[in-house]
Amino acid sequence: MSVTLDDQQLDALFTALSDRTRRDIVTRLTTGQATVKELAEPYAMSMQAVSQHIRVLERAGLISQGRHRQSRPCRLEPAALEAALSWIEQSRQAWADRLDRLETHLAHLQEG
Amino acid sequence: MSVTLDDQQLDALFTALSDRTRRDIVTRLTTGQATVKELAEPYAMSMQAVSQHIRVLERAGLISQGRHRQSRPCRLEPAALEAALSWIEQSRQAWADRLDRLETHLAHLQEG
DNA sequence: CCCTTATTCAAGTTGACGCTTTATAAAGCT
DNA sequence: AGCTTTATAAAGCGTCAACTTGAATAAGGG
Repeated sequence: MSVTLDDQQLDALFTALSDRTRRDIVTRLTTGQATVKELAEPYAMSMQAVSQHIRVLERAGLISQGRHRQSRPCRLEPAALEAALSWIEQSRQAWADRLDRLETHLAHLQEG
Repeated sequence: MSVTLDDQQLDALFTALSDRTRRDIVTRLTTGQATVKELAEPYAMSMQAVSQHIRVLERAGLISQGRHRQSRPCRLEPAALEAALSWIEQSRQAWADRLDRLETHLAHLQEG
């Protein structure tokens, strides 16, 4: 079940999520496919710039692009989101486990 | 319950997680406090470099530093991890919701 | 075949990032 | 007081990231 990625993939993943425009695009794509042109419309920047953001998201595995007539519709690939989730969850779990052990340890001290 | 951050905070958070050394440091800190010197030991880079990484993690709210004698022990602040989790969860949820709606829609078409 | 539409490629600028080295600060040791 | 340990500050360097503009590609429409 656990989606394990290597360091480079995690680099790409968190780098992709570290930009507001790219997070916006991910959010937009949770509601379905969209072309580059459609994705670019809300922004002041050029379509080329958005195309570059799309490339970053693609490298991270967060989205993929198809072909339909002249357009290249983008769609979300939620597996990468799961992977990011998985990494963070692991850290959170390790932290929680440590607190549990600490508590147990302290309880033992109290008893003894 | 949901930890909501603004765009700048999310930028800082995901930027902090986008570097292998910093993710290592986070992982290390799930097992308890550590000084800058201790954190720097496993790496080939200078302690100054690690100190800079720590600053990035601190800006993102992922860790905080105390004072004890000459050292400044770092500890994890898991709330920021929760916030990152929260953002990703939201996207995943939106995606899942959309798929549910699609399925429902298709089922209706089949029936009708 | 031109013309438009959708998109990418390529090159250049600006600014941020990851690191180094040198210097400085603050606390403890002798 | 001087020396050591732990850490940050500041300046500099090379690389990468986020844009821009201009040119190229690919598919369709008149």
